[in-house]
Amino acid sequence: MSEPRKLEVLRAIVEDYVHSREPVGSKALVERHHLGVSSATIRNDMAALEEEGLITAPHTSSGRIPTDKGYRLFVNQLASVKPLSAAERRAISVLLDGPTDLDDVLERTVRTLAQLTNQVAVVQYPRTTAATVRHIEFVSLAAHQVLVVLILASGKVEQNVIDIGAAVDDDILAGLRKVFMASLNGLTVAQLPSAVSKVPLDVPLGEHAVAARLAQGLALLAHNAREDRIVMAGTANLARSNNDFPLSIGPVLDALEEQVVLLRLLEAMAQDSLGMSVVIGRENPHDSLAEASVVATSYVRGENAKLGVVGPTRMDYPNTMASVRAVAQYLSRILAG
Amino acid sequence: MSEPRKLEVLRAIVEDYVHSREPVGSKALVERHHLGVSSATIRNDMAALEEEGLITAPHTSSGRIPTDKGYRLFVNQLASVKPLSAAERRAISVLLDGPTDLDDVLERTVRTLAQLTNQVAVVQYPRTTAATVRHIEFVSLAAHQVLVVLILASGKVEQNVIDIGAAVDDDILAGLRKVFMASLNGLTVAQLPSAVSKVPLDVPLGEHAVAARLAQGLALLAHNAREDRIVMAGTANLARSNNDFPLSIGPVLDALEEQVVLLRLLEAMAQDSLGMSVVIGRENPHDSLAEASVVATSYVRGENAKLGVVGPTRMDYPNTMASVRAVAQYLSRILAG
DNA sequence: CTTAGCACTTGGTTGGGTAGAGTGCTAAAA
DNA sequence: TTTTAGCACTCTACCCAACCAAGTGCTAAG
Repeated sequence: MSEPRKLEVLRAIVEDYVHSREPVGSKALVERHHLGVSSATIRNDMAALEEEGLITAPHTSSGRIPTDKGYRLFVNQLASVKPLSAAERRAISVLLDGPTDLDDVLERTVRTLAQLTNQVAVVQYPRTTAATVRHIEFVSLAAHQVLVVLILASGKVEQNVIDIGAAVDDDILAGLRKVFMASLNGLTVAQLPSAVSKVPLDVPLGEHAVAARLAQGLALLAHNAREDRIVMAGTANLARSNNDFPLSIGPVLDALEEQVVLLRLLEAMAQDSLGMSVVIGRENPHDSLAEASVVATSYVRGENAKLGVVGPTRMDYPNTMASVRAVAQYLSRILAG
Repeated sequence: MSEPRKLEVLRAIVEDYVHSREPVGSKALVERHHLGVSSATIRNDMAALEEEGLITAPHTSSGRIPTDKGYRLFVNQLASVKPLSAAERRAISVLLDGPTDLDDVLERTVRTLAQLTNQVAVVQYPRTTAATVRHIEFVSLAAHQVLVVLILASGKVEQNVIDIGAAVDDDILAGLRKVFMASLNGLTVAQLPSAVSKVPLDVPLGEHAVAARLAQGLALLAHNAREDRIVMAGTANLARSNNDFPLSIGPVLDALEEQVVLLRLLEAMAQDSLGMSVVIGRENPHDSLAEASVVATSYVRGENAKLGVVGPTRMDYPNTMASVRAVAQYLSRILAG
């Protein structure tokens, strides 16, 4: 029994099953793929593959389907990265048009990725822990209400309306702004909370209370800025791809709404040599994603932000990986400006 | 044949069907509801109701289910608004805690509403067309890149990174900011685009090009600010509620992702005397929502922002309406500050 | 190591028969 | 005129048996 052919059989099984969604048998295999041997030989190979836990039979004497382990071996060793079609490249490149506002770009990115892969796409916002303070603004709105704005060097803007105890003059706010800026300009978001708490000591006694409230507001903004966020699109694809199979789409939607789960997962995903991460089925720590796979990669050189798709374990890994990688590359290019 | 009893029968059918999800027959009806008549009489009433198009039979000789028209009559005349349970009130009131940042509040609101109703919840952002310009900021980031920030009196902040042709000194930007503010302060977002285009004429010739780019950026922000947005939660509920019935959840998810559809719909919904809007099944202009109902109301006194839920036509209207109304009231109270 | 052949397993499909729920109608009762 | 009891009729859902097609594992021969 030849080892290379056995792997070839595994590849054929994965490809056929992904394509047909039905267990694939030895006979169909020799017909569709020109392996130079008979179905009996394939059967022997399949028995061996099953022995190794790479494929399994839903019921005695039915075709085989890949196991998580089988998919794993497939993506690790057997999948060749397919180049994208012209149409796909074109679809991605419409991303390049339009404004470069971060929200906007990520929104369009996630939609494109969802459309391209016919799966649920997720894009994590670039992390801002290391971003430095570029600008602070206090704007009085209604009585007692002040809008606190924090602008980072990365271009990210965080804001919040806070209630200061008393009416405050615009000039005083402007003065306080200068004091805050003098202390905080250039600090990272991570450093901000501790630094900001010392500022109120530097202001005149009469403005002390207001300054304390403002400091509190800024600390909150810093906290928000560090919080990771994701955008998502294509949940309808999930329903579509599973409407023939009565697969459990509910749990997956649940997990997707619990963004924390996804964020942790993306965080924990180890990248292979090409920078791609793939988590298959029960490799995933979270039960609700036991029948789902995640394909992700990071998208800004050096920084830790990720993007990817979530789909059924039975997905077209080569194409999906190619799409994810291509979109990540385009996005990196755009954000690099 | 008594008219009041006929309506009572309709109410009973709606209630039972919503509860059991199965066509309801005359016999079951007299057993569960103490109407003082026999099943034969009910059959006559049902025949009349069917004649009027209020109920229909999925197949000859099966129980009846309400039609869209039947639900309509039910919500218009038969549904009494149920008070919320203590647990529900408690769930809502956790909303009152925490920061009052608009994004944050709306996020928590939509989650609460989804959980409360077990349906897909949507919340429209407050509209900002009438909001006035309170503050403008230009912040240089990398070379050639300037972050343009527009702050409205409502507390809303819009920002975008633009690429100006050349490197620009911070002092020049500060000067330009003053010029822009002098012209634009207090204008509404609607007025901004035309006003902003005149500003570059007021600046020194050397700064003309930069000012023009900045003006362009501000105009874009004004456009974005006027754009309506919605947040959504609970799509998993959709899958759950329909997992036994092989109902078409795909189209609904589609429509939900096409936020424009929903926005237009919310826009167009007429409110009844209590301020509630209900659109049932095919009353909805959009085909993909033909099997869905939308229950909505507006949530800030006077302003046109809405919130509501989307669910199957077979939903518990009284409870849903009560939840939507209660959440809207709480939200209004919070935002009123 | 590969192959042909064969016995065996099993899920899916088809067709008939049945039970149950429900209807519409008619004729009598109120 | 309205309500009721009774009855014939019509479906759907369910079960069961038979059968078919696909596929396997095994054995023995090439």
